[in-house]
Amino acid sequence: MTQDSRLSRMLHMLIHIDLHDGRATSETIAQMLGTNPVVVRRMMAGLREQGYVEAVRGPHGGWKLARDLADITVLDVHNALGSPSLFAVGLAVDHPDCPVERSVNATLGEIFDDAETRVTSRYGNITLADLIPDIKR
Amino acid sequence: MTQDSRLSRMLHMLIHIDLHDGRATSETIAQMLGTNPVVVRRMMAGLREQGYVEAVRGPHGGWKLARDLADITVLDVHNALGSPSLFAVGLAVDHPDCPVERSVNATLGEIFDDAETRVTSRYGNITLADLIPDIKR
DNA sequence: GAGAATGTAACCCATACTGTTATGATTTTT
DNA sequence: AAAAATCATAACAGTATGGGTTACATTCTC
Repeated sequence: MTQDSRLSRMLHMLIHIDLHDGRATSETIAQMLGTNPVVVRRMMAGLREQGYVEAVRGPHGGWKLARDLADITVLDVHNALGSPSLFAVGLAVDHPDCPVERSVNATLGEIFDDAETRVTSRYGNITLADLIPDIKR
Repeated sequence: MTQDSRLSRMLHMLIHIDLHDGRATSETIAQMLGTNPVVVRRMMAGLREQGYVEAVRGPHGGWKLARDLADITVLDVHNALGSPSLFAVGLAVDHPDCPVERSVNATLGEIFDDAETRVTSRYGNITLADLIPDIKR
């Protein structure tokens, strides 16, 4: 599949909203990302539901950060996107009773679980404020 | 997309060939995996080109291991499959000159690279002999 | 030469992110 | 009250990739 770039884009977006006085419309953000406002709204839906941002309708509306960037971690954003799978690779489950398949999958599964744990653990230790480029800080 | 299960399936396959006196036809292997012989041949092509297995055509032909399982690592198989990307997630490159995008991607990229290095490093330390279930060893 | 096997191309299918259009709902402004 | 701005959401097409299937060519043994 095409790789899922939502996390990268969402972080990019949220920091731009912050640098943009904490408010921006889907249209404005879409131009910053080179995409369509509907794509922005679709990605933002989860963050709105989790209370990280607020949507204001009508003229002079748009998106507003509901928390300081220092209080949102990369993991929060990952989870708000629905905790999508990190991996393009997975385990075959053709014959769950086959001892060979079980042995292979136990070993690979442990490697994948370890990598996933490590990545999400690092996500949890990085706030969005950490990602603001030094130039603008 | 559906996750790529070729690595898991290939390891499963190769061990079965070994346990099957070191030889098996695509048809036999396909039945073990619950798939089609063409899928088996397609996955095996890379391993054949790299010299890990040999294909024997004609009656009483099939696939033959060209090395001992102890001399093939999981990394070898991964590479023979074309070193497919481990990750379903990637970095957005909408505006390569945007400092925010660059900062976000530098941080995420480092996390992904670290995870990838760790996974492939573990792949390199596991031979296919290590994956044979104890029962049949 | 018959038959068994691999080699490979060509297609279709399923999935998931992405992009776009269309329509509706809500809110501010006048 | 009407108009305009903005979000909400459904619906659909595009794209890419792994997987499954069919078809046909090739090679090898008997």
